[in-house]
Amino acid sequence: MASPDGGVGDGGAEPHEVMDDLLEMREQAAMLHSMLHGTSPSSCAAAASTRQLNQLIDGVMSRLQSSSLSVMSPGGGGGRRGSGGRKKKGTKAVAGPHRRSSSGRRRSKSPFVRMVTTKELEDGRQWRKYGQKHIQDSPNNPRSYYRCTHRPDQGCMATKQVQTSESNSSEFVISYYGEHTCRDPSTIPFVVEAEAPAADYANLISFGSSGGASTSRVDPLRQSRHRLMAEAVDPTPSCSFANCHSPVLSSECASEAAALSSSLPLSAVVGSAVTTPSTSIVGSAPADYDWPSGLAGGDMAGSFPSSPSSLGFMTGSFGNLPGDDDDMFGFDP
DNA sequence: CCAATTTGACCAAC
DNA sequence: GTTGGTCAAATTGG
Repeated sequence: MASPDGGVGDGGAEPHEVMDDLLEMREQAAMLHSMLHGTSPSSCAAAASTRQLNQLIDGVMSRLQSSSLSVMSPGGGGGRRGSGGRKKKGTKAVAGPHRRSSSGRRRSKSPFVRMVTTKELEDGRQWRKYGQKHIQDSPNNPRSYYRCTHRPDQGCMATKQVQTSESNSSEFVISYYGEHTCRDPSTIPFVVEAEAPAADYANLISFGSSGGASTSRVDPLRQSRHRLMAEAVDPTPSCSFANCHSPVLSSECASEAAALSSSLPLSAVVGSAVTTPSTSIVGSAPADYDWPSGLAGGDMAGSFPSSPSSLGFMTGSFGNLPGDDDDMFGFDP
């Protein structure tokens, strides 16, 4: 059915510009890394480079906010439904003026969770399509709206929007909103292993002063698992992305995070590591996403919280959320 | 018959 | 007034 794929819309920055920005960010992050860890161990060097650090951080942050990322914001690409689906034979128009009492409202402000580009629509979750719209930015490519299949029975409020990628019609840009609160047996994650080698804890991304920015590439699921274990062991976890529920990151965390990003290949920052080899997280919140706590401004603390998703995995608390939306789901594949 | 999709309408936010 | 997210009747396939 589908839809017109292939339409290249207008809209944000050119893909190569995005790439340039990303590459530049990586270089700057690498510089940060070397400054923080590296090669110049002396304290005087560190003092002298404080300003450079700030400049680098500013540069990275401004790029994160730059219009380059707008190419990833919802509004580019086109929707397509892969799962076969039903067709209408003849559109028998309107059934009459059935007026709804009260609904049809705009986005319920479910928290934006992440945005990915993928060639596969299948993400391990069960979704039900509830709408499709032609979007201004890309009239040729409608946007499809999905919600969790378990919404009626379990009240799971997770939704996602799917469009085909503007730059690559064989890819989809999927924006996830809200968190899965459902417990579909097919998607329930494994249970935390009670006993794991303590050495594995080193894989936990943590920016605390105690452990430093020790990290290594770790599978997202393992990472979340380790985080659970770490929290169980240490009730007063130091600053880590996983624990930064508040969008406010200390500058310390932010700089550490920048250093972290440099220690990883670019693919770890914007690249592939989520569900399928073809899946990649390419962005964080859409430019227009209304971050809580009034951080939409331009300062570093305001923009950095989006970075956890940029690192390739959304972290958040598990299960024990009191039903509010300050959490991000960690179960998603 | 039931469940999932399609699609125009409705409505809130810009 | 326009845009985009959601609703729900109509439709279709299993």
